[in-house]
Amino acid sequence: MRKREEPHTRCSECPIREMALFEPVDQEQLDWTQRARSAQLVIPARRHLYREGEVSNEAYTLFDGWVILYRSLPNGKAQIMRFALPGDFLALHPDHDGPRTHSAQAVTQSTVCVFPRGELVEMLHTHPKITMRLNWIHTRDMTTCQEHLLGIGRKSAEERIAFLLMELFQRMRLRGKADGNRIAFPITQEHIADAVGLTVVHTNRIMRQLRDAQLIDCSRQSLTILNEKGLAELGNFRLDMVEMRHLI
Amino acid sequence: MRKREEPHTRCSECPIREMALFEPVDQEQLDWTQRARSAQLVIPARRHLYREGEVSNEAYTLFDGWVILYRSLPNGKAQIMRFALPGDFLALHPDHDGPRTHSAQAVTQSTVCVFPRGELVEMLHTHPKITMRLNWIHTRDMTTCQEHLLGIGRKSAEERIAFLLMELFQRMRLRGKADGNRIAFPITQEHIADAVGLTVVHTNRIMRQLRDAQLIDCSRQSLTILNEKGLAELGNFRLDMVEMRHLI
DNA sequence: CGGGTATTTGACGACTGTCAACGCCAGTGG
DNA sequence: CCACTGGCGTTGACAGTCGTCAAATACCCG
Repeated sequence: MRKREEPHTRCSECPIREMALFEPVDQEQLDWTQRARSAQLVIPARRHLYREGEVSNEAYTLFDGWVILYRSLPNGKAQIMRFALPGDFLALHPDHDGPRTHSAQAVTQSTVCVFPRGELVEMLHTHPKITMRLNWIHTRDMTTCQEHLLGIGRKSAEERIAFLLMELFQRMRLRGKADGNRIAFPITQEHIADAVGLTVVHTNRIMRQLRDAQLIDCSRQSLTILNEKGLAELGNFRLDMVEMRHLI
Repeated sequence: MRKREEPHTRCSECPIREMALFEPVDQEQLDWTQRARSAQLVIPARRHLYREGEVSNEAYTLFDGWVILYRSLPNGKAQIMRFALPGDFLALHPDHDGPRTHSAQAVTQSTVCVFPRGELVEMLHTHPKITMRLNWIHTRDMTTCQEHLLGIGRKSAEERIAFLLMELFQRMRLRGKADGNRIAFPITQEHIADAVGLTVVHTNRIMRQLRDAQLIDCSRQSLTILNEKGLAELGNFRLDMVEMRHLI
């Protein structure tokens, strides 16, 4: 899994964009956030942002692109923990200075904003609202991880994939990055397989089933949900809880 | 899964024991912690502490007993997210006032300390060290959950069960609750199956293999690790990382 | 001792993995 | 322009892990 890579580009003086992720927060916090930012990084596709075992004190906000967070076993098998989408935080562990417990690799070219960990700690002491926000994010991430666990442990291949596709679609939609029922879809079937705990071959067969059942259309780097209700039911995806779950 | 239950007993004036969980913290924080505690609860075996979907503002510290945290699917299948052991926190989400995302059920009779959520929030604002501690706990829980995910997604039945048994043994040992290479082991094979994402029948077969291979001896509510190194290797359990991972 | 729960086993089937090959497509270089 | 190449998607045949069904045995507690 995962092949060639190229070096990043660091550009400390990139224009600063809006931090949708810290919403809702007040202006004071937004200002703080922008001051704490030290640099933006542009990462080419396939490049690792960091790897399991490395020691680093940087946390990130993903501005643009898709990044996978994964862990791997000595035998080479890998499990994707999460697909990070624009607006997501990476390595947000203000008090953890041990080695990274997972790897982060860009799927597409990606732009991240770098936060020195020390400033995050500083923030916890001086900005209680951001502290609450961080806790909220941790709580949501934990819930999402547990939902993922439930899926891999107790759902069939079909259900897991249907759920994942719905999840990615809804998350993109909440970010305003859906074009009707279609989203850009830069990941490969191997990524999907690594996320749901199946092999590429079997993943391919299930994808075909979903296509044959007129639930999705997945080709040319884009995913179209042809039957949202059907796909949601198949994957046990609670459409009524989208807002609260993936609220940015 | 999960059968008969009995009501809890609330005893607000139980003697207060030491809060090992908040270590290392200074005395001021320990005092605060003890003041914030509102009551202790004794929960009979099989009783639920709370259920998925319920709304509540209580968080807990488990003093004694084993509690399972799980989620279930409409079809009745359940996935255990975590075995809570003495000293663990439950429902530690200071900023989350929505419905619970998982259920908590006592395996053995258990004693918990109850914290009103409002006091937790208060604490975040006034005790930065405890805030850091909470973040540390979240980080550790997240890492553990991801490790669990990796196991269920990418390990064989044998590896998953070996890993789980090692994990439970080491966690008990760190709590000083191991008698040499033996621990009290109140869970059933159904619990193990629900934790590793297998059926009871298949779990039983794997347990037999482990026994036949002289790796463990599991009977009469106790688990003995006969070959620690062998079991760890089989489950890809990093013996050298026990301390940092499950540090209380 | 009796009833309910937990553990075990066997037989069988299905879901998922493995191995291997082929097609498709885009980028590359002659 | 076209062959060439590597990455990805797709299929078929087959094996094996794991699930299902069913039943017997063992265990615990009143």
